[in-house]
Amino acid sequence: MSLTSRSDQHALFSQFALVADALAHCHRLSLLELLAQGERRVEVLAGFLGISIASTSQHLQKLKRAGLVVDRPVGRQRLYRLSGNQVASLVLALEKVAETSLASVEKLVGEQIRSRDVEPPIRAAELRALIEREPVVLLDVRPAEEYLAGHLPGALHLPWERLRHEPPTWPADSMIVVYCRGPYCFLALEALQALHRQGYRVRRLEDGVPEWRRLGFPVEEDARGVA
Amino acid sequence: MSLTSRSDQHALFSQFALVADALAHCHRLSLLELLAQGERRVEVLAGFLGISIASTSQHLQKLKRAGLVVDRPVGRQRLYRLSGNQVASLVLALEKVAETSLASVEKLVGEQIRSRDVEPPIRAAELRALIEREPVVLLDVRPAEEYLAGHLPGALHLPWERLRHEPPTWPADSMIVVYCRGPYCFLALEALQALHRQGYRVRRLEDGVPEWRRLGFPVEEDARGVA
DNA sequence: CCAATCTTCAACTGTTATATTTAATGATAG
DNA sequence: CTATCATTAAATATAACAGTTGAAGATTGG
Repeated sequence: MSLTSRSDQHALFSQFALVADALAHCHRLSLLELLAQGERRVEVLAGFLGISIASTSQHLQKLKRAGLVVDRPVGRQRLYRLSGNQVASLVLALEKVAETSLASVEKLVGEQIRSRDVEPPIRAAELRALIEREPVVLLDVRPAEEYLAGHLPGALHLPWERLRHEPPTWPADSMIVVYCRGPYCFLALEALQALHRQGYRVRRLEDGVPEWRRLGFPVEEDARGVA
Repeated sequence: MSLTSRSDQHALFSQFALVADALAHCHRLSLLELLAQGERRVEVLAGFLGISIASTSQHLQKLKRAGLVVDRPVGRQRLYRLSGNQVASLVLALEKVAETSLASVEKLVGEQIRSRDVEPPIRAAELRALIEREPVVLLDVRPAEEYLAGHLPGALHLPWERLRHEPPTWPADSMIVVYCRGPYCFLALEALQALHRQGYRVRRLEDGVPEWRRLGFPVEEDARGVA
């Protein structure tokens, strides 16, 4: 009986290891970050990652075998999405542990992210309070599909690709909060720096829509505010 | 600039993947479960896993490189421990996701664990409430070192190895709650079944001491109650 | 039904990794 | 200096990985 216990535990933990193994590749982590924003097709995901469609499909299937994503056929294409909200939380937990206990990550994050924030990023809860106190321009710089799949209430949509070429003209004293996919997405950082150079008062929201949702805050899914 | 962003993201996510990779082996998950109970020496850990000391040492170093464990020399031996409480939480989150989204895990857990619970296991918060209402015999069936490193307040220590050979003699109507390392540790299940066969009213606490601690509940670190 | 589109599969390359054991080496305490 | 405990090295065996290209499946629109 104690013998079966040991092998049972072995079998169980091997399954857990399978899930961890699915997380153990930078492209698959990128895929999960993208899918946390909403459903996407294989071809589009391949485009974001800059690798072949076949390779992307194989990564997706590894994630699927680990139960982290599910797919459904729509027309002649196939849409992938996270199998649940806990998946996005798991990835965030992984990244948080890496950041606090791996010096190399701490260094990378410091160099690439913290040094580019003109002031410390704002967290979801703080933002909710800030909105009550003063008018804030909320800026979503993700691609259109992700904005449409859900964005912060009242957020304007100005994807980084457009913002980059057509600088906005708001009243100079506007308070702007810009956000993208999450704490490790670089889109908001680019926008932040561009707007800062133009003299705007601008801060970055550290969290993305998935985390905002997880906290139980309201999300808008229509297209109001598209620039 | 957008080019550096992509390679920066790549570098960052590769580091995250390194942490996931450290989690991706059943022996290393077992090690983390053991270390979540407290500091341990390499030789002892090897004994629990049933593998060689050298192999155990190598697994520990992979965990160390990923920042999940730290070590300190004590005399001529070396004690390993988790690098922080978030590590145990991360492992639990991983296991939870696996359980809810992998059918094979769901099946294993159902067969090996849920079917052996005579009634649904109790959670930490419920147990706290239960203790207020009626007298409960709290039973810690982990090895002595783990009990000494921290146990539930007032818990008796009766390791499974002893319980197995010397059945206890309590008043027959005692309410007993037995616990071990966590939701996927088999020690408490063995004890549960043994006590149930002897006619006791007995339930299993699903959480272990690490989770109990995480919830901010008090933990006893002295040796009161050793049988 | 045919042709176009999107995805998966199969085959292949090249590279790299893994876990494990035994034995040697290091380090520390007594 | 010796006994103890841990790390490292060497070696083996096994296998896995990611990525590409090109063919095969599946589904829709005409």
